[in-house]
Amino acid sequence: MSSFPAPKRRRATGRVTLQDVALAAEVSPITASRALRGERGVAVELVERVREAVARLGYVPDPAARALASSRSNQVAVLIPLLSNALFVDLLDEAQRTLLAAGYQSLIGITHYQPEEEEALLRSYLMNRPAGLLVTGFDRTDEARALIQGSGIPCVHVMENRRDEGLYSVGFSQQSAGHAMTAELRRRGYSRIAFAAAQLDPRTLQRAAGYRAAMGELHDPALEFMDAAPSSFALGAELLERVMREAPDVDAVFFNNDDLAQGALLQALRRGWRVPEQVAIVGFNDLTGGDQMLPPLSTVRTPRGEIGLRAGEMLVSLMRGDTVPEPCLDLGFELVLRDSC
Amino acid sequence: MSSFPAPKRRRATGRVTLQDVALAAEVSPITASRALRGERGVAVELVERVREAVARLGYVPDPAARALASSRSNQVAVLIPLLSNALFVDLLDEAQRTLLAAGYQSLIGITHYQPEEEEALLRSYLMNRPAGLLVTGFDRTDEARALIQGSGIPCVHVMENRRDEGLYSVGFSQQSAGHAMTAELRRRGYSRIAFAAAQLDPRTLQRAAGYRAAMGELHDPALEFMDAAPSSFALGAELLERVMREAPDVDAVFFNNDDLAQGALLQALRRGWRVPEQVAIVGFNDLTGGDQMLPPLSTVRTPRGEIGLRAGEMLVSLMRGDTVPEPCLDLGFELVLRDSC
DNA sequence: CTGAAAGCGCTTACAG
DNA sequence: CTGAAAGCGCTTACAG
Repeated sequence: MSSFPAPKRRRATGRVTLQDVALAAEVSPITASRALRGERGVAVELVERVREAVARLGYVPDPAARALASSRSNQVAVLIPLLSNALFVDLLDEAQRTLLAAGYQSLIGITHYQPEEEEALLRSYLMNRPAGLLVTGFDRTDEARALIQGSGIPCVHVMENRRDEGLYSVGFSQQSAGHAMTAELRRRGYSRIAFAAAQLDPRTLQRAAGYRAAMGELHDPALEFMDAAPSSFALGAELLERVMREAPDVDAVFFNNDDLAQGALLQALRRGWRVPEQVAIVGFNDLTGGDQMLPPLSTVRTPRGEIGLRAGEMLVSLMRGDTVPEPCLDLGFELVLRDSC
Repeated sequence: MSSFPAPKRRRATGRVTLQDVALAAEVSPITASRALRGERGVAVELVERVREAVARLGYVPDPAARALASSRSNQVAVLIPLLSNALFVDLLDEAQRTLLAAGYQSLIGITHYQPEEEEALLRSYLMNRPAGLLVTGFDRTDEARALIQGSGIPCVHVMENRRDEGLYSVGFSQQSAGHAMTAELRRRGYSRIAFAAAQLDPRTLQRAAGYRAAMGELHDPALEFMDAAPSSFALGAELLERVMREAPDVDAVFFNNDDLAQGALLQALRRGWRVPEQVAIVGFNDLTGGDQMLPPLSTVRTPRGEIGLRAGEMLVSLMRGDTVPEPCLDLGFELVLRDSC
């Protein structure tokens, strides 16, 4: 009956291959391939026969063979600084969920905020010819930039926005967020407002710039407390201690991340410093637990989950070759004013 | 103008291939392949020539071709429940670092504590013919177990131990840990000790079993407060509230995770309940921040970082075909007694 | 210790 | 709309 020749020889691996499926469905392997990938232009009846054969034989496509033949894998490299900041966990969770639903696997790389590590990861992951790239921010080595550019692989930047030709990003203005919270403090009558930050990554510095702009004529460089160590409760406590010692007339402290602010709140409790009467304390990101503090922490809610989701969607569009209506997506932020200011 | 000899045939892709390297090094492709993979039995001089050619041409091996030809990739599937529990972040960080150093990439899958999700991820990742598997605990669907078994791929289980034939694990006894902390509380004179837990995953239940055993004749089922919701500061506060309302004579509460305990500590502060005089509070895992609480939290330190590291090493041995001296590695735990009990 | 041949399982590019 | 041919870039298995 069949017009297709029997397979030359049984595969050594015993694996069910596309050829087996084609044989069973009585179509050519290439038709089976097309039907499988949902390429349109295949007769519905044939698609149906292929589907049935796949199910009957328990066929599972081989990503390696696919990647080799098409020179493109179903994997997406996702590069983020850290997992110990809940911010990136939320981002990653949503991004991975979205990509998975579209049939892509994520290759997660943790850069530890080191441009060299990011470049090394990029080099390693690019070997896999990923279908797409998701990277954090715009600050990286020239080599890394060239690697991305030269790969021709769709790339979406998260957390920040940049309106440059050919660049895709989903984020919000870190500077505006820093500005907005500072302005709110000023509106509430605080004038000696310190800025306390850890990590000192690019986005932290952008928030600092927003703080400075909002402080305007009130800006006092002595009120900036920057520490390159990673943020934590303990560092927040220490930073508040430093602020109170070195600038006792401070009436508010804007912490660059919620864990810092939460740690500071605990330190204030320990020291008997009344918040916000004696010193107001605000944070950034609205991480879990802030509402449980004494007093509940005022902070800036950042849309990291949605950033992950929308960035995932944007990347999927790009990988499919669709055009993206808005390549520079600003998702905004929101002031969450509880009782600590 | 180029002074480089033209290859026999130009690849359509323009990619530098192993064949180009072989040509440049004046060896056969298979010798180049062997030299590259460090297979011994290749003349040192040839290895040197290949090395040089690789460097000069900027050759990068293609993982897809490698995977297809050898039916094994350089990727390891790592399946963990959550990233929002710092526990797993620490574990993952170390595991990934160790695997990367040995040349393996991680395919991270988040199961959200759902056996069905784990099974689906396993199915998806197994398509890639990973070189190894790292999974959390031993509780999974029969199908997932069969999938692992049938794949013939080396698999290391983390967080728990099981001394079964052919099973590899790196962890500690959750039950002993639950027992030890409870026993310590009893030693300190507490007798109405509540056990408050969230998530209710297998390891939580093992800790509960340890608690029960240590309570012995003092065990009162009414003192177990179990909530299947994920753990958080807020839930910890709520659980303490429930304990104090439903069992006002309780003198200590053993929380199943530190975020729960930290949240409870904040709630006690809010309510004016003195810790540990009125009620002692202890946690589990020694997550960051516990030492910053008021009072500093007593807890059980679990070696999750080292678990990740050692599990990674064990898996690398297995993937290389080496035998593993101790297939069931118990890394223990440590009581950290601060001031909350 | 080294190599020629064959093949891994799929898709691209070209026909019809 | 469907297919025959060729090839993706590497390694396995077999010789010598």
